[in-house]
Amino acid sequence: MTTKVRLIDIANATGVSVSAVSKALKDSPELPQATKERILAAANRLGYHPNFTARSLRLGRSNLLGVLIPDITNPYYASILKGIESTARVLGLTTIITITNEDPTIESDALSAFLSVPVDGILSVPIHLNNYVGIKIPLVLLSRFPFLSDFSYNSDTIPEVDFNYVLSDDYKGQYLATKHLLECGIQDIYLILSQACCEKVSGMKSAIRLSGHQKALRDFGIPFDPQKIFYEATDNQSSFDIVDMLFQKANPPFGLSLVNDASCAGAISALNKHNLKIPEDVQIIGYDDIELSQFLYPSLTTIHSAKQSIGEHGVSLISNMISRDNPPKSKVHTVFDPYLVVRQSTHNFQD
Amino acid sequence: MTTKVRLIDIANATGVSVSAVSKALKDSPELPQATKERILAAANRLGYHPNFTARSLRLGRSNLLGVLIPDITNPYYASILKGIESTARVLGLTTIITITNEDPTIESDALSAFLSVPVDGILSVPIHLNNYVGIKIPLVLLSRFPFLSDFSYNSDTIPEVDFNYVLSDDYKGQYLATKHLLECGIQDIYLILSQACCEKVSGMKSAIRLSGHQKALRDFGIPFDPQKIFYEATDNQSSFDIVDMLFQKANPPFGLSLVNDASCAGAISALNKHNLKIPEDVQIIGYDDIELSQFLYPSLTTIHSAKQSIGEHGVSLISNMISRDNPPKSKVHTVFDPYLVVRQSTHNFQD
DNA sequence: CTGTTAGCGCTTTCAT
DNA sequence: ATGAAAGCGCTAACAG
Repeated sequence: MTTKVRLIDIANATGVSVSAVSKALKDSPELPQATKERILAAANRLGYHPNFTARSLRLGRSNLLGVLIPDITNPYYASILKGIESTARVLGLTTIITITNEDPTIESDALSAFLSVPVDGILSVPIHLNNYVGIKIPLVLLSRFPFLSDFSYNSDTIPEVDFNYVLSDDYKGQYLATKHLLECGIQDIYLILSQACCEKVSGMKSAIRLSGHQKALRDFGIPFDPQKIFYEATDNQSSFDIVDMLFQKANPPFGLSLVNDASCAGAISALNKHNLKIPEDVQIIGYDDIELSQFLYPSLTTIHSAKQSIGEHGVSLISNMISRDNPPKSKVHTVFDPYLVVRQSTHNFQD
Repeated sequence: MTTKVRLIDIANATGVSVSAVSKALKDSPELPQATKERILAAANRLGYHPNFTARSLRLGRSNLLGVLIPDITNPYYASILKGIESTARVLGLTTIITITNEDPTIESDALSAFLSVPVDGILSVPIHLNNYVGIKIPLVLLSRFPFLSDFSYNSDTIPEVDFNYVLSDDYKGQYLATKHLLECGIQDIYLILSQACCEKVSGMKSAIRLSGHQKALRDFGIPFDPQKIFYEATDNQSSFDIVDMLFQKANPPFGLSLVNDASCAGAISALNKHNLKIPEDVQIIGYDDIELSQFLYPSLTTIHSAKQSIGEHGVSLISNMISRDNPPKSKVHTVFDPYLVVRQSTHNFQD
């Protein structure tokens, strides 16, 4: 009773063969109902748990999904993970999650471990695209890819390889953000982006955001000033520090566009420290639209970006790739459209 | 090249046997150095990845850790998970994570799946303790258990079974919170707890918090009024709603003690809506001390509770249990002490 | 209908 | 020093 129960134990207890037990457990029509019930009862009585490891080895399919997420404490990624998890569970897939902490070495090691399990597919918010070149099993990248809706991106850090990806259009999103500030009458706009180096996908993402920003400025005939772009860590302390410092060089009214909502509380806190009023003195817009944003004070204007849907869609996609024997020739690219959500942190005083 | 590389493939390519390859890969002293190098080189060249599934089946050990977390979007649990993940990686353990969403059915299914893999151990922030009775593999409960430092808890919903657990002392934490408000001169204190029913461990946790609250009131000779206790969902919208409603029955100054920091922004937002000043009209104290709390406006007084350490310690503990052949007879109980962090949302105006 | 058996990839004992 | 072979628990093809 203390040791593991196997098919053979049930077989012995019932006086049938292992294959009969195997068939009974999957309710095969080959067995008469009575026998099946007798076997099931014994299995239950003995406390049988099927051994997935053995089954995987035999079937060459593990139902395991490798998941790579950079940072779980950021609600944006937490939501993506939530979408992955819930959809995977419904589809009968189990997730093996590694938090990469934006470290390409951890990413590389984890990918290697995934191939060793082996998992049936990999879902990843990538760091270095090069780590993914040559991976032969179903793979879907989430949230990050050098994709621009309206723009051609040239860089030799992007491998000449195509990937499946699910993401939202950051170029468009940042365009909407900057455009909104401009429409509110703000021309002096500071943009705080992620500090990741350009070899990382998150660095490319910053480049994409920057492009959207510049496009909006161009559309409004406002000159671009590189001095007004900052590349920072994306936590509250960092955005507090940068805004605290910015206070010395920027004159109200000005605008602040932040890389994500998760770091906006820090910026707001710094503005409060200097008694700058929002939105009268400083207009601020976030990015992502996390749950917190509407409860900040003032509530935060932001760009709504798909989160949970990215995870859900990614799992569906990879699940299809796993089930179908002949993988589709061309890669699948899914792009969600972001949209503007106006709250109290911005205002058009010209109205 | 497109198909999986196995030991036999390396053996064929090198002209040795599979056992030689196996030994070479683990750098066994049985083989001469030259042979080992030749084999390793071939393995590398062919792009070999060891198959953990086969190894697990053979060794009866998977290096897999089953992890159950109720809600990843709450920074408190995200931090615990981060601690688990980072420590597990260092110890060479892989984590299989299921998000239970506070649903005992998901919890039960996931536990069953863990036993089926089989994982080497289970780490869980539990929902129904009964789901864990009879589990024979190493198990450590995190963050939740009917534990009270200074109090004997009687309930028939707690199984007569002992578990390993790592948590922080909620009784003491809530005692500190309520005591702090009382010391700030506030006697009219509203306590917002989790709405989980008492069969769930989170419900018991509410009972524990309540006990700590009552103890503090007793110590200060303040009568306990059950009308001032609310059991709510622990998101910002819920705490917004409850505080919005509370406005009609409470007269400033009063105090607000919330179940966690993650839901405090909602409460603060509701107070702002009614133009109640913090801390002049309402003093508010959170729980957990998440990163956000110091950046809220006003910055949030709270109870600092172990988070990442709980995860880290839990993994160390279970890792020891897994490695050592003879499991310790008695269960291990680790309790972290919470402490008060005073910020701007509370103030002693009597000073 | 029922049972026997090969074999998934790996480790390890035991011959040679 | 080297390799053959058993077997982890399961599934499926096949024989009876």
